[in-house]
Amino acid sequence: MVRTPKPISARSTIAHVAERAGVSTATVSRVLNGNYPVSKEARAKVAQAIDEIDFVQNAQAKALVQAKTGIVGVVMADVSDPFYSEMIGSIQNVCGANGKLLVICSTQGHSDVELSYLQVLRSQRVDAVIVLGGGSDDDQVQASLARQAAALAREGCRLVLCGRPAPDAGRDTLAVEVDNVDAARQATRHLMAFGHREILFLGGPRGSTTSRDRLAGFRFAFDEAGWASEQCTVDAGDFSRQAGYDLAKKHVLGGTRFTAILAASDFMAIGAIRALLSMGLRIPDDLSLIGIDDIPSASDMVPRLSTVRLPLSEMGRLAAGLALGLDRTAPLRPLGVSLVPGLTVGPLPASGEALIGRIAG
Amino acid sequence: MVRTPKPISARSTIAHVAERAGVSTATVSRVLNGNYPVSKEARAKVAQAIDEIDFVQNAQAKALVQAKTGIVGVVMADVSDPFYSEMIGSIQNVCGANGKLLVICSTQGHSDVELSYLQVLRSQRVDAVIVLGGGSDDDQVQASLARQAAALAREGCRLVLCGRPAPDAGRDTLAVEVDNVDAARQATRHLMAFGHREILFLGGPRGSTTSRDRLAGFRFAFDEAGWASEQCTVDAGDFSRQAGYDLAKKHVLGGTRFTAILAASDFMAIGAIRALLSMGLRIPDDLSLIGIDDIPSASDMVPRLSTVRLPLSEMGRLAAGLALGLDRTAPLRPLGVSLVPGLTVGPLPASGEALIGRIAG
DNA sequence: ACTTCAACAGTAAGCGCTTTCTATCCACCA
DNA sequence: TGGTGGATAGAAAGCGCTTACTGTTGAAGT
Repeated sequence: MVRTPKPISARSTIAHVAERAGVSTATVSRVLNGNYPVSKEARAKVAQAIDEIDFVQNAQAKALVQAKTGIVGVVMADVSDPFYSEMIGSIQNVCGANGKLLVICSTQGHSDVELSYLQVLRSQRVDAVIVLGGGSDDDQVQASLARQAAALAREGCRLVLCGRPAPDAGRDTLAVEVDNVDAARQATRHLMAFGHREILFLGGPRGSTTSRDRLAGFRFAFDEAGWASEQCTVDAGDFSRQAGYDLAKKHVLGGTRFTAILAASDFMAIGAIRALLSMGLRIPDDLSLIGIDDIPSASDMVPRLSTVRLPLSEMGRLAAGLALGLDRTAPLRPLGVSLVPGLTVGPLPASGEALIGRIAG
Repeated sequence: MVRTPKPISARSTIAHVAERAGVSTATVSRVLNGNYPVSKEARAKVAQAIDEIDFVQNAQAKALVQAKTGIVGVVMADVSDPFYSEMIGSIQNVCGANGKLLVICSTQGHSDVELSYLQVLRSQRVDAVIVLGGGSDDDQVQASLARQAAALAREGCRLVLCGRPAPDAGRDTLAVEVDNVDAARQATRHLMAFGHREILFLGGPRGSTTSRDRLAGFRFAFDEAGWASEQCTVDAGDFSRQAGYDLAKKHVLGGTRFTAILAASDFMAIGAIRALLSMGLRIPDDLSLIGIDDIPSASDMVPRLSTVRLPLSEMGRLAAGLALGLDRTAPLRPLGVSLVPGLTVGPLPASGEALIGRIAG
């Protein structure tokens, strides 16, 4: 068999630069990195050679010997969801300003995919990994996660959790937490302040820490008020518009008793609004509604969506700061949230029958 | 000086695996890649060793010898803008399904940053680069871009433009174009169909191809109608909510004559709506308004925002397909757009004085 | 019994870059 | 003038992995 002659690489290397500049590769490397004295003349010759052959360093080779890549990995459910993209936006800002590259991994909420992406990022030798959003509640998944976290730590890669509680065991992991319990609690209290007591809770996917905490906050508010939350209907979706739409429709048509809805995400609230309006219901005259997150769309809504604001950008910024080692210590306590009143919550309708009446009409 | 003893690497290598399994590194590599026959026993021993020491391949080293990384770079203005995140979402889906990693780079619309990211991605030896959204109109920038494109092509990296016209010269570049001219034209015609002739055009940033094309479409619609577009006021912002808000306020208060607004992006339209409502104007009774893009928020608006739909997800999907080499040829012509009527466009107000009257009131 | 060949396994040569070690070369000091 | 040391350069050893090449075997073919 005729051996194919080794093709001349289309990419130039420091060896090419060195030859052209009449110096050694070591010198080229030194010019490139500026971490060792090089004479003015050599520097100039190298610079010219680089320019002439349009040389660009091979980041892989460099990473191989330096054992760091300048890449940060971000794992989340869905890039196109504003809940995440807000955080990613601020992470990108921090990373960009520090010359780090961002690789993003969407899991669509599957924790097995999350785990496998962690492994991929490990293989990429990223300098840090940021995991965004709630995680699985499942013990087995948590254990696998802890194992990956330990491996990451052992290999010198920082792991930062953002919007998810830090695992109890092991300080391998930094976390930027947000008070999901209080978010739902505040939302519930806001509804209660308007007299609502029969509240339909549209929760997030079962088995997620975020869903769990928000439901807990809802129940907590009832406990505080000395009322039983059991009289309220609780259902679960997946944080999406569609889920909000479907669930709202289902419960209105199904005759569930409620005067207000607490949606576990603004997206669900927005979906619910559309469903309610399509059935001829008025907000907040017939039904009150509040969401959680305060994504940008919430303030675009007319009337403005009542919701509870999570500091998404700040969470991203803090997480990135920890990931890059700019900040050393994670916030001691979960980040606070704040009620954003809006105009979708109002007093109880004059007559309890108003709701049914309108739908029938 | 005492020499620090070489630290035992925290990371295991195939050499460790090989030793533990009692085989050569070549065999380990073969088991890992499955591209060469290996006996069942060897395979089993290697698998066990990998498991025992929790070995994960070094992607950098692999990339160095194989000269490909399995990474796709995406360059765009802003990840958190739904116009982009919609596309990124579908790109991520395609890439994820094909085992590619995505590196994202936000330029904030600065073409010099765009250029420098292209260089960074070149150094990362990404397999492909996708550039999202409009580009600079400037000849010099275009030339630099063409140079980078040529370099990328020479180095075996595919460049795909998405939402931006392909450069005339050189077939180094694949492009998924979208008909921005027609988008603005359709929007304008829709307004005209309701009797509007004095239209305020709120454009995107000057010097961007998208802005240019959308303005061209606006003027084209007037030409088609045999009317002079010169009587209309044209202003420029940056596609953001804030710009829409500010410009709308400015022109209403400034007494600009118009009965409808064509916003060059849905975000600007949404910002304008807020401004108009805050001034007590009713939409579409007092003023009609239409956007372009049909981002998800557009359909959340109540009343639903009239707009022109760009197939964002499809654009992303096509671009990713081209980038990964799944598809060979780019679409011959720009992707079509379609009017989404909505409820923010209505007939001319009964009296031309209505507008002024209400503001004064 | 003697090739012939497929199936495996190991050796070792890099991939492109950084970095230690080892020179050189001078300017400068005693 | 011999000695010192700072400023520069270059040679070469890897970083961890893939992949020709070069063997070994043992079964099948003649």
